[in-house]
Amino acid sequence: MNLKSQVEWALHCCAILAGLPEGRYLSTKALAEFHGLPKEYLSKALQGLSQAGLVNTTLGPTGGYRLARMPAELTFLDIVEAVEGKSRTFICNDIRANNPCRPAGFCEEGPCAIARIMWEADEAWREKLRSVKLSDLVETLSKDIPRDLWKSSFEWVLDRAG
Amino acid sequence: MNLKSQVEWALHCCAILAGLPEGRYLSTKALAEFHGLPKEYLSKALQGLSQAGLVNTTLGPTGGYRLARMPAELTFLDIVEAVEGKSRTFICNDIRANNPCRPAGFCEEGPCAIARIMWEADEAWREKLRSVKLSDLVETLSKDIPRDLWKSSFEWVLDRAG
DNA sequence: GCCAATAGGGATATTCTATGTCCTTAATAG
DNA sequence: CTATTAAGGACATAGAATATCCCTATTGGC
Repeated sequence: MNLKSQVEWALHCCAILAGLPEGRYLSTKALAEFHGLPKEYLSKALQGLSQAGLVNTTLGPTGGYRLARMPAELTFLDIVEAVEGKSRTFICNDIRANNPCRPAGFCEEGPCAIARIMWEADEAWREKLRSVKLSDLVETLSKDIPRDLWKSSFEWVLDRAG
Repeated sequence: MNLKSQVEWALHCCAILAGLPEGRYLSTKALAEFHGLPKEYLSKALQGLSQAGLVNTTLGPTGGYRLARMPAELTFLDIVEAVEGKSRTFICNDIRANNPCRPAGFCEEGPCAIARIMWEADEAWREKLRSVKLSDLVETLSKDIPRDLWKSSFEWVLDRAG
């Protein structure tokens, strides 16, 4: 059970977009080059962000992506769900219905107890991701990344932002 | 990103095994029939439980599986990890290393900030599963399941337990 | 108006995992 | 001795993840 690598890509891309000056856009090409990713496939992840309304896009040269909200208004969960989907990790196939002792036509009400517990764990996972904002990530990165690298990366991005 | 259906199977099987009288065993065949599952494939899940030390097995007619510990000493996490594995859902491919601004040979220390956050969410998921015991499940099921069905299921299992 | 670059998205190929089946081996109860 | 079991290896199938390619409409700069 692994998350798509696109989730990782989307998070890194959002971190970059968070540093973009207001009103400017960064293209898939630039994001792919910066992260060493296949441009066409990364594009699918970015389309996911776009369809979820997390980013705005514009066409043409100088076109690309920018965040649709402030980094403090974007959670990890928003980004993860935009790419990975909102479905739960535990799928209940209701195998209790196969119990040979079950009276014919009998139907238990409500979801299986096992599913309820597994779904609570899924919700704990989501709740954790919901509690972390993109702005928190940027703050952490600004401490983690050496000042020189941070600065040169910012300039690299600005050079390519339309 | 879905858990294997084997996880669901293993949890249901453990719930049944929890009701088995001390010293008796229940076969794959009986567990598969009770849940309407393919016997050979369910066997793989049960082998996972066995390898993790959660159940004991014995061979021959009257052979099968029984819990290796009391239901209060078995957590959902134990069972889930025995079947699904212990790996995290988020795989960090360290794409920050592709940053074109990076000095040659430069190597950031420690895991990426994004990975750390995603791993915290994974840990929240595990922590929730760790907090639920098999005995909790049995207690819930005993309330959920109509008394008649509970009783007849128990007898069905006892008939087949070696 | 024209050209180049862009996002969007459909079609297709490839690889990997999950799912499921089949068969052999060793152990065990009756 | 026989029937039944768990363990596990080999193999087949289905579906998802991971790409790649191509076409379309839009847009900015000339």
